[in-house]
Amino acid sequence: MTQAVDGRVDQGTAEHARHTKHGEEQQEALTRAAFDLIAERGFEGLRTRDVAARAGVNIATLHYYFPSKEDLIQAVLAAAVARFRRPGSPEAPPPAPDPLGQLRGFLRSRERAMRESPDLFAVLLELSTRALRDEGIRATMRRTDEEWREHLAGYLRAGVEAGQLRPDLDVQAAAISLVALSKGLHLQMIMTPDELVGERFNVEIEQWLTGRSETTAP
Amino acid sequence: MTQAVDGRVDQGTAEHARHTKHGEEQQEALTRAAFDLIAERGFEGLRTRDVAARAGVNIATLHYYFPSKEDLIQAVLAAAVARFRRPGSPEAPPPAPDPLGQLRGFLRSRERAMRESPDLFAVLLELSTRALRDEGIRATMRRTDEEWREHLAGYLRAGVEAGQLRPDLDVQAAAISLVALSKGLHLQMIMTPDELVGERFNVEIEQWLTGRSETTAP
Amino acid sequence: MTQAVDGRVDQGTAEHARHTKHGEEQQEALTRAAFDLIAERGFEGLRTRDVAARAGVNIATLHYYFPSKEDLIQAVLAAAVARFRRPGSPEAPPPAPDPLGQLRGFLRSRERAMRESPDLFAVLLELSTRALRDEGIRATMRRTDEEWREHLAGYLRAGVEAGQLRPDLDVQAAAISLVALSKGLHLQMIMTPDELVGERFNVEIEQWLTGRSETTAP
Amino acid sequence: MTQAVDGRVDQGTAEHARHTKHGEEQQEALTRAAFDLIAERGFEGLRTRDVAARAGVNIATLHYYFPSKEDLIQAVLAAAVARFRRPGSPEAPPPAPDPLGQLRGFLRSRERAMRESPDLFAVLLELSTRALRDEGIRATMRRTDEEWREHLAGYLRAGVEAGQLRPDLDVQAAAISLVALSKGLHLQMIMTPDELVGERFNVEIEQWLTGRSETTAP
DNA sequence: TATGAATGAGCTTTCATTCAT
DNA sequence: TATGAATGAAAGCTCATTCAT
Repeated sequence: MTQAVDGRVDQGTAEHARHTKHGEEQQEALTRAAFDLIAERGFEGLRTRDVAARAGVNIATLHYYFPSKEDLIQAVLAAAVARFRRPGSPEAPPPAPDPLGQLRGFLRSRERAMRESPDLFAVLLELSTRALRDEGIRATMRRTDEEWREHLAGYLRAGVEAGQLRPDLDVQAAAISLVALSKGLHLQMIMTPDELVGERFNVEIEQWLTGRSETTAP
Repeated sequence: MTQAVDGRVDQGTAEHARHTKHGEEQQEALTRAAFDLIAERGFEGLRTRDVAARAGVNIATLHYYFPSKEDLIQAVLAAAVARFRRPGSPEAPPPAPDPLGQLRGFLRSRERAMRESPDLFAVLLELSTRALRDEGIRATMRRTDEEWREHLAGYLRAGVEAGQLRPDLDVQAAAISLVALSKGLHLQMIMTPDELVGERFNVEIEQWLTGRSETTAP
Repeated sequence: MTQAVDGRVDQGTAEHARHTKHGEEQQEALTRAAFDLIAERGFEGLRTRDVAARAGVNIATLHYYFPSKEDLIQAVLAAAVARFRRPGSPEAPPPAPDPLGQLRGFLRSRERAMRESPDLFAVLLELSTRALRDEGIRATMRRTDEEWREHLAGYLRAGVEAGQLRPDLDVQAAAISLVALSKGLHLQMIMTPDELVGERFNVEIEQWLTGRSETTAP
Repeated sequence: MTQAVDGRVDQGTAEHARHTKHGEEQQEALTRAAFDLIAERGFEGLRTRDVAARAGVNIATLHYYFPSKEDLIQAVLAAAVARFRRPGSPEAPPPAPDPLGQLRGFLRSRERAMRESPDLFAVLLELSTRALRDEGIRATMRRTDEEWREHLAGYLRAGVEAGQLRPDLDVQAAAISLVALSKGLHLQMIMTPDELVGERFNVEIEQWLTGRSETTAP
């Protein structure tokens, strides 16, 4: 498992054997196949043979690109967190003109992402569970969490400064809460996929953040 | 696997081969051993041989009580959700004199539970992940979710009626949000166990639910 | 396995633990259950647990009456060969007034038995196959073979003496051939159950034994 | 298991994983090892581990070539029936100048084959017994039976036309009888291997088929 | 760069048998 | 006489990994 001392995972996956264009494509195809199979069957049901078969290559070829199963999983981890980072991707938060609008868009976009990319969230949940026991995964995911938090904290701070949000808002606590809330909603969506409609939450969340009900706008 | 047609799992654990008091104890010992091993290594690393060894019995004895690994997992599921239901258990919601007090105690007690019983929450997270692909687990956990939600909704409704909470509070949305928030905090606690101190969240949550900041007394 | 030095199997099965009426009934029920299961699934699929279950007793009870699986099989062997010996049973050859009539009835009755008691013949085939490697079974079945041969040789000798059969008939060879023929027809009946109608064989066999075609009777 | 809809088994043995010459040899070595072990211990005593060990390969290698034990058994079945089909093999019917000579050679060659290749006949008996419960095996063996019958019927028809055999001979019935007789003699040979000397049968069979005793020349 | 073949170690499950009660 | 509980020893099968080509 290629893993640096600080717990950060080498984002480019295995450094060896990635010199030609074709090789890179093979690696991507394998990572995608692994991603899909984790989404379908979880880590519990992930078999390197199935990954190779889905990518259309021999099992030995998989091990040529990813010396061990762990290396393959690291590549999936990197691919999964990258999808959150890529601006403009369906999972990234949408642009908005003002802080409150950005916050309004936040949960809305998260809920849409959960519905449109259930595979990504399934894989992230699998990774979160594995993070319980894998320091490498934990470190990588922690960074993603922090980025989200900082992102939201930026909105929140701007909203407070612009007078759109409560002046006594604990920005850090609110940012953490919002990330937690969106994660928790995913877990609940697994159990009751039809029951959860996001709009009502947004009303309540705005009430909380602004200190006044939405309808009582000036 | 004893499972009714509506997908609900027989809450009383497997009925198979539990004729004597001794047999019941063995079954419990095996369930506990499986629980511990899931907490330690996840479903991915759960081996029936290890469960038997930890319970101090032969592997064939395990299969005498639990015909298949799945049956054992069902028993663990039942045992895990039961811990939330048993009143007075460290994981059950604490009693409180008034609605606001109960709500104040909610996240506080959840956070404490997460810190004091990390195993239970680890197992629940494993089960949640498995619920992605297992309708039986999904159904059982959905019921637990619903109980929590109804519980909280009761507090919230009482709080609104007593004038302790905002009159325009969307009780259902708030109940769902609180459950989601507590679940999401667990996921974040996995990544950053030391950073999350609950008290700040409680201040914000009360602000949200009451419509006024705690410190700003009239 | 209770087995005498000369290879003969103790016909009464295990001598121990058979003192009361009830005990004998249990033993018979278990033997019958084993017989039925061998007919259904063969020795390859015979499980003592299934035998006990079908007889409605605990597996430990089976071992009380039959200390080992081999002992149970010996009991089934004894029961199977007994059915051929019991006069008047559907598997025993029918009485007839004269030698030729007796011979005429022979294959006819064998064919009927194969159709009416497929289980018995299935078990006998299983036993024949096991006889390849089990001297005890071989010895017991050899005795049954010899009885049939002697039986038929008696008919044949009487037929020759009465002038009904060819005077130069090799009685021993004919007796052996008839037994072989009936066994071989069973094997063929397994493959093509509908194709084999016995009457045409009888015509040919009489031609052979009498030296003249049936239709050319004086 | 490669098996067509009509129940016939793919005669060319398992198609799975036989890409190189070496692979083909391994497959044959495994099939031979399985054949030998079935002859020695029967299906009841057939263990994949033992087959692999006898072929000198790892158990996983066996499963590389034969995904399941059933597939291996299918290969043994195909190999066994092939030995009767290969002209010139010790088990194939011998060539002869005239119909009567061919018939004379038939049982003689069968008896010799039974004595020289007891393993082959043991395996065929095991397969016949399994055919009781396995439609695939039944279908394959039925075809072998039919080939023998047609073979013999050809001889018989030619013999009748050449005036060597009785003109009123029921050719079909006689062909079936001869196959049955040879099968039955094998079963008897299991019980009494020394007693059965074939020549006497042949005298009787010629008497039957020709309508005159061999010694009684016109 | 890619693969067919091979394997050590291990997995869940089975089974005949035993024994205390 | 009968049984619930327990087990040693497999059995069929799987899986990540290796290696010669």
